[in-house]
Amino acid sequence: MVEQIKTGLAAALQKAIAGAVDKGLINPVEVPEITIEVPREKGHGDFATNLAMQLARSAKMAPRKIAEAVAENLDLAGTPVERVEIAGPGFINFYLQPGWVYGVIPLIIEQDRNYGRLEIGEGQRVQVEFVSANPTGLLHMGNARGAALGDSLASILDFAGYRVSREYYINDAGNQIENFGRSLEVRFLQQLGQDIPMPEEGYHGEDIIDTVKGYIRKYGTGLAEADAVTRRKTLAEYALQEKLTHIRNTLLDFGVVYDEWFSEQSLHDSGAIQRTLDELREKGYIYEHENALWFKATEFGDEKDEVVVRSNGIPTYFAADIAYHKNKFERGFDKVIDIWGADHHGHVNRMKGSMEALGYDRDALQIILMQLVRLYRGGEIVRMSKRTGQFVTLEELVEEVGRDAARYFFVMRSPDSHLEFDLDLAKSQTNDNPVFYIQYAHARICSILRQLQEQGRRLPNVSEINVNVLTEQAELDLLRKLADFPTEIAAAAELMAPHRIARYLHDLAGLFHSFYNSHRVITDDETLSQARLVLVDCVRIVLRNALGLLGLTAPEKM
RNA sequence: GUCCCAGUAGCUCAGCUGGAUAGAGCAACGGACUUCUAAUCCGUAGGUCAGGGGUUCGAAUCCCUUCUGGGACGCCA
Repeated sequence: MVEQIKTGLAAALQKAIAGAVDKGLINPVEVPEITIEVPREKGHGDFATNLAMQLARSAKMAPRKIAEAVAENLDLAGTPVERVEIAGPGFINFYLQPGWVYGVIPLIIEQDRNYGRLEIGEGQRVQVEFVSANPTGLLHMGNARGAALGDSLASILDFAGYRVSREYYINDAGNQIENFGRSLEVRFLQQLGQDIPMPEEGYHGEDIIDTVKGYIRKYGTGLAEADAVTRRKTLAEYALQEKLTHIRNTLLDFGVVYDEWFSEQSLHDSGAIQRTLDELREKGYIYEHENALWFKATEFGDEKDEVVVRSNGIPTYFAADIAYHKNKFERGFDKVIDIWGADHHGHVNRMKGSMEALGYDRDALQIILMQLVRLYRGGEIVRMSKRTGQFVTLEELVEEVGRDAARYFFVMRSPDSHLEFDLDLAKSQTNDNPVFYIQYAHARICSILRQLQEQGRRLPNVSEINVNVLTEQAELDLLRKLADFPTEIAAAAELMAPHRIARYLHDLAGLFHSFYNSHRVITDDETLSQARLVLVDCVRIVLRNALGLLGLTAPEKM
């Protein structure tokens, strides 16, 4: 609805400019894209445009003069505009008929779960790859933030009209798997009483001791007789399966479901890596130096070139990653989004450069970098997990604060900011806790609707109510916020910024609580009650839709 | 040394593809429950947008520079 009004105003302005130019009121100019914004100050109208200031330079006229000429030629028939004012340096402010926001009520009731759904994605295919943690261990806070962020972003993009696929890249090849195998072998032999030290670079986590014990329970100790290569390979494959299953379940408990689990090893097995390297070589972006093969990343704006095949003949992680991302585009995705920890930022330019080298649009690959997460408890920073001695795991976090709180806290901040995660706050059931604050708003509305049922009454149909009785400021503010929801979805999708939805939810909940405290919904005034019942039902719908996008529940009782 | 991110109220953070008087939550202080859930609300106070320079009608936002914090710079991933 808001977007429609904006489009209408922009079109009217466009015509007005042309009209003013024809009449000689304005010097002919190139008209820039007309942006209609919502003024921060209510006193500046419902919508405004800075058009006149933008035109001032090319028209060589004072902005206010331009604004006046444009305003005089505005034909606003068919728009809800009541009056137009020129203010400040040359803003054109639009004041709408009071009650224009009532139109959002039937819209929300009718569209219900689809209110806020957009088509700006135009059905383009987008892939969001996130978490992709090494399957050699447990999920830590960085992975957790990535999970919440990636899943929410995927949901938002889907809601905005993209066809979205969630993917997990399994790093099941290369050095780390060799290393993993060696570590498992050591633990295995230790179980048999052999006194072998764990290699310096090995996996020291205690979880793999359990893994090895589990293996022995199932398959016995026959591997002790096997050759080292077989032993390591067998243990690594066994452990990988176990770890992956575990990761999958942990993420499932966190509300994350993937469309695809993509194996790095499959790129080696299928020859995709070799083919990709051949293609780069044919295009002249590969050269040999000190027995290794290098990719000319510097030709694509990076600081230095990068090794793709080591002097021992084994391709690097980067080589696999190029083949992987090429594979993504070959699968037909129009846009590919990766979510990485900020410690990988050095990898961004060469990754995008490699796609450019292969003939893809480097900007079709978008990489979101997340800064670190720091856990706090009792004002003290928490570094270690009590159980594993490693970093606190996602499972432990969910166990402690619950899934909803965890997910909200991870997406409430911009990925760019270091996240201070206050465990005490996330657990607290008070107004300090934004998750409860928001969910409580939803529960309160459900409570009102329950109350209604207990009285043997029902929620009125939209066609039965008179929306014009909703004249309180708190009501109009709520309606305006509800009308803004689709715009907010568009912004969150375009800017890839789920934290905007978190913020929107908090704002909407705040407006509702404020309304709730000053006005009763169910009163003796039947007409007013009916209108307010439908209003709060609209709030319920939007809260529930937005909560859903962040993977949070919308409780009916608290 | 080079590069990336951040620096906004006491604290945690929005706002950053330039717009009008810089916002929110928490903490502080003062109020509101015989009510559809007080897990709530209302009010007060709180600012050199790290410092300096520039670009222009207009800068928290863009450019340059200095400082502070975090991170990356491997034939690891």
